[in-house]
Amino acid sequence: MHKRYGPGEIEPKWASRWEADQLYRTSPADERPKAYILDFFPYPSGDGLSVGHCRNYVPTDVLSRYFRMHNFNVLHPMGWDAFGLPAENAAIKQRTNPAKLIAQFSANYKRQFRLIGISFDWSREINSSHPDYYRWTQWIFLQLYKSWYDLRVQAARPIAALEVELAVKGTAEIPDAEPLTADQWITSSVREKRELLGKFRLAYRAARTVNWDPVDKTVLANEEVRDGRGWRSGALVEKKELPQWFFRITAYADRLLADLETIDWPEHIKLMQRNWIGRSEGAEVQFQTDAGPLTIYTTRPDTLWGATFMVLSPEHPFVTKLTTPGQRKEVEAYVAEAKRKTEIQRETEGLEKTGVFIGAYAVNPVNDEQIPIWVADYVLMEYGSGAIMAVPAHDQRDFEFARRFKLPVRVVIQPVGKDASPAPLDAAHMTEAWPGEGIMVRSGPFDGTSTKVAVAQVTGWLEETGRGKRAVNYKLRDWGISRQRYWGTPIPIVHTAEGEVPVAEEGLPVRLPAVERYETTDSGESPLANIPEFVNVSLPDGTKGFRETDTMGTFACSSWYFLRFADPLNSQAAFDKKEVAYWLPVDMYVGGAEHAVMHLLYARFWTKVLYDLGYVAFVEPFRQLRNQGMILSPDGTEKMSKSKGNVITPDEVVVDWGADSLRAYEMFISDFEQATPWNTNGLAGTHRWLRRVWDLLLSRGERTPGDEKTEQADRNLRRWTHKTIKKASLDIEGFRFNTMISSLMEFTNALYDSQRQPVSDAAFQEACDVLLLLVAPVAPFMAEEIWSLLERPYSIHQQKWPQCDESLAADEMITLVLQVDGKVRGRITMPVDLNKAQAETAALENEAVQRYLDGKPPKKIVYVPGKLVNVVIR
RNA sequence: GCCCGGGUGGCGGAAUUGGUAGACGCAAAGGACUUAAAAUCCUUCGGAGAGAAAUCUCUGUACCGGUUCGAUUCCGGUCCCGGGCACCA
Repeated sequence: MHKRYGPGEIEPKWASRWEADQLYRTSPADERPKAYILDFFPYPSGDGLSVGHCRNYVPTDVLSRYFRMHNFNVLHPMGWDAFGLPAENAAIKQRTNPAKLIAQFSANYKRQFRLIGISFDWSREINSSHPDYYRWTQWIFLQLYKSWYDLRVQAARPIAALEVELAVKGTAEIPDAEPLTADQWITSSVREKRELLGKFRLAYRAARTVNWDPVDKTVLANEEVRDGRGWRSGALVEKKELPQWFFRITAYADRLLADLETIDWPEHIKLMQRNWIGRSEGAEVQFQTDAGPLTIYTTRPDTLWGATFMVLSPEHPFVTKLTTPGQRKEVEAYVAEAKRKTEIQRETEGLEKTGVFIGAYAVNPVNDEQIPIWVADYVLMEYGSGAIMAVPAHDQRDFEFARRFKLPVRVVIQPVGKDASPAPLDAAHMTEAWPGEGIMVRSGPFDGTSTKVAVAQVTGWLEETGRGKRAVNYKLRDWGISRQRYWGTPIPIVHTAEGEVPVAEEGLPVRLPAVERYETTDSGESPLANIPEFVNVSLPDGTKGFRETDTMGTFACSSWYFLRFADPLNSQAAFDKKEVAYWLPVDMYVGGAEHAVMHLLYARFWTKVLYDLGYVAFVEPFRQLRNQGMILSPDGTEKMSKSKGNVITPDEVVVDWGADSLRAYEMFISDFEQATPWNTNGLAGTHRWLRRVWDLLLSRGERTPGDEKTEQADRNLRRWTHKTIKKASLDIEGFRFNTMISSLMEFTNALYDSQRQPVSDAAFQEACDVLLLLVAPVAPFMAEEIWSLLERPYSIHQQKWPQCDESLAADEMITLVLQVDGKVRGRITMPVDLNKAQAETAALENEAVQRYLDGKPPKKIVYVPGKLVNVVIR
């Protein structure tokens, strides 16, 4: 009798052996096809991994093992997104250094990964808080700093090329640039030149109203603010005016949008990115005022005739310019109040519209009508031009405002045609009782059939007559990266009397100094500002300066780590171009949907910049993306979280059931992308299955062998075998891990059945070998142990994945379903190659079908080849 | 409010182009083995009804309606759950 399945004994043994042999070490670029399978860069925390985290690590590991068995060169690495607030805050609390905590936390993660048999190549481990890594994060920052986006070629170019052009032609040929002649450029001071170039650089510093997190005492990117709260601290975000570093991601808005079409990502993630980028097409139109032309942006130029007032955002420069003396007091009070309000206050006040008339008027360019100008906080300075024409009949917000302040409402009838009538949306508005009323019919030239046509026609007319021009707007804002914290990548910039100067590439890394205290000052300065040795520097030419003391947010680190994995030990460059050309793009990228608009957008942006600058040859970093569903608490009502005390760790599951059972259960629990509750009972099922596989494979020879008369049974078993190979392969590649496990379970059951009805040794041995190889990626420890007990040459994880022989997998017989009026009335077994006539005859001859026919001829017979016959009587 | 997902037995979930609903597993019940228990193995397992029985009938995929020979799948409407966005002109 063979020994009993004991995961506790075999798992640590093989983990050590694999580690000692470096079994999963990845080779450098070679002739083989490659597969780069990557999990999202984790943030190591003191809590360690939960069974929820394992939901993505197990399937990517199975996929990696599967590709290795197909002789792919597989890159499956792991590293630590180590900078950032959690470690820093924990370090402040524990009065220790965050680097020490990261070392401790990541060691624990590594132990857990080893425990559950994840086949990472640890020789490529990277740590984003190590100078060997952040040196290159700083290097990429400098590449952005030294580049600008040339709209004429739709690509980033060296800033040096811009300097040459400015000296020759000024900004004459540069789209959307402020006018500047070559002479003006040449005669500018060094400082002025630097400031001017800052308006072009892809990395630039600018004073902005920023999201200030009063708990973490740092600035947050828009993407890091959820419901007006910091995404980590949960604190209400305040507005603050500070000079900040930004990356000009908005320059890439169009490409970020367009290239979504080329990648295999979940549709909802692409949609979230599209919405976040928020491209809209419309027109800019000028309204005359006493302070000059006031530009507004609208997506509905066809409703210009319905504008009854204008609204400026409180920050708009025209507010001070145009406000009449009589209104000044009221307007100033309103603007001051608006400035003070935080996002969340505005939200809690509801969407009740507020605003003040500024006493001035603007002239509508389409009909020369004078309409009043108001200031209101529902118009945002950051979007469009910060000013709108209000068309209450065709815009819900304008309508609410008009009602509140008793302003006139005027409907624009859709283009005049045979049936002039308001569009459906407008009809709904018209049922309201109007405070003012009027219908203005657009005339003559704008006849058409739809809003869409009218918009296009009116826009064309505005351009021809010089009243306005076509314009595109985005919701996307530039990416703010400044953090007033210690634990991040230092920004490699020195401030001098003559403006900012980048640190020379040879001078990298700018190292984080050792500090004792990590608290930030309430004034918003980084603790680095308190370290004179760090702050005060002399440049090579002797100039004195101060280092930039803000550090980069961690999304900078994670925007290029997938490139570093291709060549993680390189000390001469961020990465070797050849290695990156071989390994990238990532073939399969797996992680949570919460990064849909943060990391996943930033990483795409950096990749495009590096492409423009010639460092990489691809424009999208992640060819395929999959999001795992969340593992919920056992009762299915809440997420697993430390604060709720419902976290289940892989450690406790491994003690009870073994790592292989955990792995199989993680795969089996439900569809990969679906959220599902954890059920500890379910582990009994996968554990029982693995034990059945163990017993089956190790008790070979304890069965009754077949003889020559077992041909049919052999064929049936071989069909099972080859169908299972096919199904398991397709399921793994299609991320259907749950049905992959169930088909292996079915195959196991079939093998037990065939132990009872004799089959030949050859067919049985083949089936057993196939089962073992198919199980290997799922249960690597058990498979290796069985392989070794069967005295096969180490290691099973270097064997070839079995091949499906289609001719053996093909069915001989099929079940033909017999329906009468669409209801199943019988099933018969027929040869697989039956034709329509044979199927119909068989159906009509069937006893059950005849009972329903009752001697009458059928009205119609539907035959679905190889599946069913439906006899229609009604 | 708008935009995405999702709703299938007691539970987790299958059903790959409109074609056998409930694969696989858990739990439960009954039985075998055992001094006993555990483990293991066998059987049953959506609901209702008929039959001595093999079996048969009706019904059933959140709800209402439609298209179709045939709908978990497609269309229209409603409800519930989860996620995202939220004055973006």
